[in-house]
Amino acid sequence: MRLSRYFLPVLKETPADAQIASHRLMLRAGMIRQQAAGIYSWLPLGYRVLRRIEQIVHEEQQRAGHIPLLMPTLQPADLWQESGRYNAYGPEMLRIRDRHDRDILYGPTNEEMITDIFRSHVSSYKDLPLTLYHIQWKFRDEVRPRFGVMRGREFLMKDGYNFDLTREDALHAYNRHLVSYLRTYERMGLQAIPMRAESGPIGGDDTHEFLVLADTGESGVFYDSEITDLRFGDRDIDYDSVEQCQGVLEEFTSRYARTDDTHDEAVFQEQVPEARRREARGIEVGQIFYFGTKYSEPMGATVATQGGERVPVHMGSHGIGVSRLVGALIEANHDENGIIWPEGVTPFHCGIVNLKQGDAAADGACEDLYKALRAKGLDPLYDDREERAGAKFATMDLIGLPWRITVGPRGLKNGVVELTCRRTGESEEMTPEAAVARVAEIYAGI
RNA sequence: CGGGGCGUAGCGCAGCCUGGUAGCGCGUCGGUUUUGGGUACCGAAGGCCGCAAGUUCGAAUCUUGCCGUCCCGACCA
Repeated sequence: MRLSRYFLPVLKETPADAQIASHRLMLRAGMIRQQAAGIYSWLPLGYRVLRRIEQIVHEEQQRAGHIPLLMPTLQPADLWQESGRYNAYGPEMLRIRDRHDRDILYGPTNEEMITDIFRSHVSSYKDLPLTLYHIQWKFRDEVRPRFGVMRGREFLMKDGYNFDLTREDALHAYNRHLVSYLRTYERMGLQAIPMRAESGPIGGDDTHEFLVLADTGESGVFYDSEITDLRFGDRDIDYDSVEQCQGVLEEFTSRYARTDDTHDEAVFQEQVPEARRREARGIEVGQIFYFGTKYSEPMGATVATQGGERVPVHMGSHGIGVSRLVGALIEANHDENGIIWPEGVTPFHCGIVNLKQGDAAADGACEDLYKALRAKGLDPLYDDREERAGAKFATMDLIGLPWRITVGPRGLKNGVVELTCRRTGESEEMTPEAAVARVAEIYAGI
């Protein structure tokens, strides 16, 4: 993309309403525009990041064998009356009345609807196990939205639902989700720690939240410092293997790690040596639940067993806060100059800064770089504006592309351009061809 | 939902107390200049001063109500 033809409304000054780094930077980098309290438009740059995160979630869900579908944002109230949650949910649920005076609602979650879909099409144990998911906008009418997209009212979320014949099968689904979530977050360049959590209004017997450590997190967390050394890495997991999934779960959840909701100081002190006890704050970016027959029983989601008996299915639900992750990623990856995107989610793979627009050598070298990078399947952002070098650098730093190729007449005289890493600030001079090769190599494994 | 702010140009703000021609900086547009970390100068455009009612000869300014929005707390992914 050529910046002169793109839409990137960056702000020099910080909007007064933004309090935390991610919100401030998303506004300044022209990623979002607030339309109402907790409701945002996603401008092109922000939309690119959102879509990349969404894409990673899709890929990892399907790798784990889960099946995508798409349910509507608006739901009829009667499904919720059936489950008993229409009255239980409270004012957080946005309730609307249509022209025929029918009660509908903007879905805060989809357990009822997915259960309805399941019960009308599945009736045999032979169709199990089944895990369906979608990535869809939700609405929760928070009393006090804040922190930009981290706690908006409208938010994009992946929510998935597993249907299993037995409790054991459902617990495997739970474990499988935990494993796939670890892998999902790691691909985004995030460490998200599974922590034992309260079940909240979704309800359930077993639940873990995934938290990204950040000072601006909404939850207090307590954990064994050894847990931050764990890496999922690129291990090859058979998602159908009960043992393998169970093993990963044990590895990642055996050490003490809890949010303040479930924190038990006595247990913490007993299980964790003092030197390894950590107290910090975290941003919740996902949660997994096992809730058994909580919805299948009242809503009649049953299947016939081998013996012909009809039994309610065992279910769980699992969420990843896709839009919230954009904010969480920035909270975990920024400095005083702006955002620093991990390679896995960056809106553009690298930036090209032309220090002297209009200089034949510089313009030509930039065009060549631009084409060469694209030929490698990369997506560069070429700053071809008639701006001073300082302004271009400041913009690049702000929007946080992990790599920058700087091209100027001075370097070109020696046949070199400069490749700079946004995170470390280190830069190296090399030929344009070498820079293209290096950037391509960096992204080859991502 | 309790407590406290704030709504004036795209953004950041002053003016309000003490009523009388709506301002500044950034950005934008035109020009000159400059060109390796937000360059300098000249010029220009851009406002129902959140909305409504009231007081007044006269309201951005005072009063009342409403709306929006932000912060702290409670709540929440």
